[in-house]
Amino acid sequence: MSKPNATQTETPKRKRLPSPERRQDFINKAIEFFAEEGFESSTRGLAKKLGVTQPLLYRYFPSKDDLISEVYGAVYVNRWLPEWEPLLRDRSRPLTERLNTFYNIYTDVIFNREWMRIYLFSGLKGVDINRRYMQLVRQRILEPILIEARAEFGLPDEPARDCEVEFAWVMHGGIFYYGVRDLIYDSVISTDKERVISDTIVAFMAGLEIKLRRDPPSKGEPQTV
Amino acid sequence: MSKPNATQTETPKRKRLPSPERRQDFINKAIEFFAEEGFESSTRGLAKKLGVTQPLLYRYFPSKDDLISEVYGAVYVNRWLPEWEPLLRDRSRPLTERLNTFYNIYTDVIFNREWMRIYLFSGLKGVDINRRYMQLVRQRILEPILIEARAEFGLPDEPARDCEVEFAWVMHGGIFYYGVRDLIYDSVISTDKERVISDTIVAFMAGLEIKLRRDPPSKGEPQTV
DNA sequence: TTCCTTATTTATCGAATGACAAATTAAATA
DNA sequence: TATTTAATTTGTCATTCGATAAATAAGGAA
Repeated sequence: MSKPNATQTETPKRKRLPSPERRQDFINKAIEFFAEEGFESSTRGLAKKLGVTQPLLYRYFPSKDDLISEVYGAVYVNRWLPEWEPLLRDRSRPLTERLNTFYNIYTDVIFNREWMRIYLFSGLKGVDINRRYMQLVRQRILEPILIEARAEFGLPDEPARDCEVEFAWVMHGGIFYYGVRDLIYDSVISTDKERVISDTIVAFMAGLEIKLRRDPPSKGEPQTV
Repeated sequence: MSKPNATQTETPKRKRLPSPERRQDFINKAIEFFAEEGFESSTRGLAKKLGVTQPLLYRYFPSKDDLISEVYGAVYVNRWLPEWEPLLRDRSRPLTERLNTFYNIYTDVIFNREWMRIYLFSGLKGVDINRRYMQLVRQRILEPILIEARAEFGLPDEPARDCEVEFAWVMHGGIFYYGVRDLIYDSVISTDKERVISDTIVAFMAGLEIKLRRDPPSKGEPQTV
């Protein structure tokens, strides 16, 4: 498809592509490019990677920031899988088993250099899509886990309390940071991801049971911030 | 020529400072500046923050990169406190107590916006001072903790195994990520740092004891990578 | 073929960047 | 005071940046 004519005068200087596919190609390559070089890198560098000239980008995106927004959407929104939450809530399996399954498939998605670097870059920029992503993690992952834990431990059904959410965040963040060390810092020694996840969940469940039984939910009293 | 004299006498147009102090002032402000704006930000922006002109920076630092290197040193190297390791190794106190003390004073140092952002920015740039810092964490914090844990649990003294170091890294990273959420993402709900640390350490110690007793150290057999 | 649409390139603008040389001037020294 | 030293500014250069306008050409339609 790329090299059509084997005649002496080939090397078509311009290969025209219909709009939608080219646009998607631009976005995909932009993810790679900005993930590696950072969002401050030049549109000329991206165009070079794409094999087109820089002004062509402005045919498809009104500005650099608009292109970057598309990158965010493609990374954050499109890679969130809706089956994660029901998996965590499936009470036909022990919670520890569900947690292991979930964190293995979840990290299959986010443990790649592109995703991690885009996440860290955009976090430092302070774009609000990061904040929304973290709310998603809290509402669709961590709070369900805490609800399920209460059921698992035979405790009354109550909404998760703030300090329990923080406790779950530390577990989640520990796993996340394992990916950062592996993919950003190249400083991971044991690349047995399944083992690391399993050990982490053992400790989390043990610590959570201690915590939930030690701090009994206060009956009608509203939780303090 | 620009400033009309408000008072008849003063408003010295140029206040000259001796070299060493001014240099240190430049570095300190550069930490603030680059932490907030990123290392791609302009030396003119930094000069404006300093209240001097941009070429003056080149009187004190040969290039922008040299200035950035000084920033790294001032943040990473100078803020590492040598008393941390002996504190962790002080067997006159229970390990759990030592861990709580350590992580409270350690996070007193690194849980500030400057430190965190410089760390994340430089990590994404891939400068090797990050890798060296993580080796320091491993050798001076995590491996000592694992040695101490073996003693605490009455297990034979052995060097830490890779997957145990990873387990400690997950705990450490979970606490670190709590700081990231607090200071970078503004997404922390319970700002009771002491409580978060305490809960984390309870789970870590419980999980570690299970792990160490379940996977007995292989006698003479060398550990596999 | 000829025409027409539009994908793509060429050329360019104005602003911002890191860096350097030379001119200023504050403050120490004699 | 006069002289010297060096801290600081002014002026500038060569690149690079995001962005726009105009010119070019590929490919479908007539």
